[in-house]
Amino acid sequence: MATLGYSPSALARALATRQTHLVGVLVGDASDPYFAGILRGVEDTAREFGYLVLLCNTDRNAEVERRYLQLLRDYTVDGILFAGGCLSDPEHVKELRALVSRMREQGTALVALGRYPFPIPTVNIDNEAAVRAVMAHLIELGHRRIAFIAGRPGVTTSDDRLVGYRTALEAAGLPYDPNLVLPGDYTYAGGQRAAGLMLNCHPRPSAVLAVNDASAIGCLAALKEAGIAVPAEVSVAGINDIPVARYVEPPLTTVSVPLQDLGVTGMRVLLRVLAGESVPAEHRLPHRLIIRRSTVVFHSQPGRNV
Amino acid sequence: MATLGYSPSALARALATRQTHLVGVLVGDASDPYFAGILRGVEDTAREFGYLVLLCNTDRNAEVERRYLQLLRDYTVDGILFAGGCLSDPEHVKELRALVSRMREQGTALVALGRYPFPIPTVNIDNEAAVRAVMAHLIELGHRRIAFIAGRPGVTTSDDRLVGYRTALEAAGLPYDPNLVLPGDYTYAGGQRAAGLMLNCHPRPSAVLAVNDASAIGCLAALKEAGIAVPAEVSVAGINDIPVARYVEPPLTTVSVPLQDLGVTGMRVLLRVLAGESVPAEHRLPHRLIIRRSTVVFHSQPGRNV
DNA sequence: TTCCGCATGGAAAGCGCTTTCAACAGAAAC
DNA sequence: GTTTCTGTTGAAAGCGCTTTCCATGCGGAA
Repeated sequence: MATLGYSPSALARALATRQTHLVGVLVGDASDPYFAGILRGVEDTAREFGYLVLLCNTDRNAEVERRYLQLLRDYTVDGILFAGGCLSDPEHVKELRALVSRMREQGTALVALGRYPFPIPTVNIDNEAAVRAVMAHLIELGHRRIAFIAGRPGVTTSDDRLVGYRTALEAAGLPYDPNLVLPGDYTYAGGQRAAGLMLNCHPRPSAVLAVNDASAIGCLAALKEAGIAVPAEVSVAGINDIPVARYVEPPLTTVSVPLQDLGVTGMRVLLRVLAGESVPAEHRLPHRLIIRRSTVVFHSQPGRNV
Repeated sequence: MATLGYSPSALARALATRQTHLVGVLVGDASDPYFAGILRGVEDTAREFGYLVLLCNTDRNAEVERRYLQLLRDYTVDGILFAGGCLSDPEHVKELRALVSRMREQGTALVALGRYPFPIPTVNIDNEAAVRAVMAHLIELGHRRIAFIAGRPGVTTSDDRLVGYRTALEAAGLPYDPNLVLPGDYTYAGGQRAAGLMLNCHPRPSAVLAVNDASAIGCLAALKEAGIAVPAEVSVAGINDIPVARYVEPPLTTVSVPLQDLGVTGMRVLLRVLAGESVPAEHRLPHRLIIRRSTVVFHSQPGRNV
């Protein structure tokens, strides 16, 4: 019968056993190297344990997220991994809470990568500390006016990192200037635009930290385009250490975030709650400051900065 | 009952209707910007039409590919999209053929992105022509010794592009020197290693074309690391135009491949065969040469080359 | 009033598996 | 030879939906 090419229907089995061996992964955008890295980790361990992953790009859109959640519920997936920074919009959170609690009652395993407004197991890095680490580095180099390229407000990862930025400033006794936090959207192009905004700041910041590497890289390119030397005139740093970060010019100072490991651990935790084990409410993975050549000591440049 | 939070079982429905509304996507590596772009296109249109996508990373490993295929068959997915360059290993192709033909008989829709050794509908760009376009550009700039960073032999995309390289050489009356085709693996790190190999070539090539942008970017960084100016001393070009290509220094000359559109079209074709329509055996999408600053006219540099 | 047609509703069968339960056979103990 | 226990096998029920089919009812035409 094996020679005849029989293949058992996973569907029928799932219906009978109430186990689908499917897990849904909600990401902001799978083509973002950040999520792509996480996704690899998730998929690798899912495969290792015989699970199939359903890819759900939410584009950080509340409506899309809810629809996907409902769909995943219809398919009675065994578990769901929230890999995006969650949207903190109260209305959305409320609706989500209803859906999520229903799914949990139904036995679906839920795990979040990053802070989440529901009491579900979480695996995360310490975003605030990560930002403080780069900020400390920048400040130690003598920078006093440091811009911050933000992500979208209302996304937890972005918010946490912004808090880290403010805390670091405060800890160093530096003033917080709202004009120095530039809007971004996690993309290369967003970083590029933010750089344009930064050039309008007077006095011009001597350093800029971006909420993620993509923004930093876009910023890097825009600064050079504008004839500003990096790092000689402006230091640039990012966060995440996506693969390409070390290959741009100058190689990007950043904070290494174990993307793949985040995915692996997230999936492992999911598997454990599926097995009925009790898991700690929060897993914290280490980050590490990576100093490359995009940041150097501050030299005041008469006639340039004012 | 809607207020009660009833959700129909997609599984039971699938079992009864023999339609799962699931599609499997086989990619080499979802964290590679090339596949990530394609995947976005696939996922977007899948969602638009009410399909869920099962992500399968094969790592271009025949064994993994077969296992995934079998798994997708067990789940009786409605269709499968082969998004990786296929492995041309004869043994593997043979086994694949058996599996694939069984699935087709079973009614599964099959579509390939890129050349495929089975007669299934295909959507693709003209890889050979794409390579010839960059090569023509390089040759027009006066380059005569052009290295090629390859992908893995036995992967159709890589093979096709290598053929394009040879054809272009031939068309220009330039000799083909096997020493100038450097092994790579599509990654930044692979490009970096290839650059090291290139430095051992005598006379040193004045230009290098990489099978994909990631390789080109890794090569770029390694050359600069070695103190070689790009493009002044060596011109570098890639293929695919991944998002970061324009943000590296110097911005990368490359061939724009409509990654997202490849995914969208692939999924659309899949949907059409699912609907029972007859589709053309091959869809060809346009590519476009993008000249940026990583390639310039050849200047012989006495004492450097030779 | 009778008959036909069409619409509506409810019951039953079936999708392909797991699981439970009963029946049965064989082996061991008395 | 009978009883009990273990183990194996086969049948049946159930997972939650779709689909088919038949019965019922109604309106319009004869």
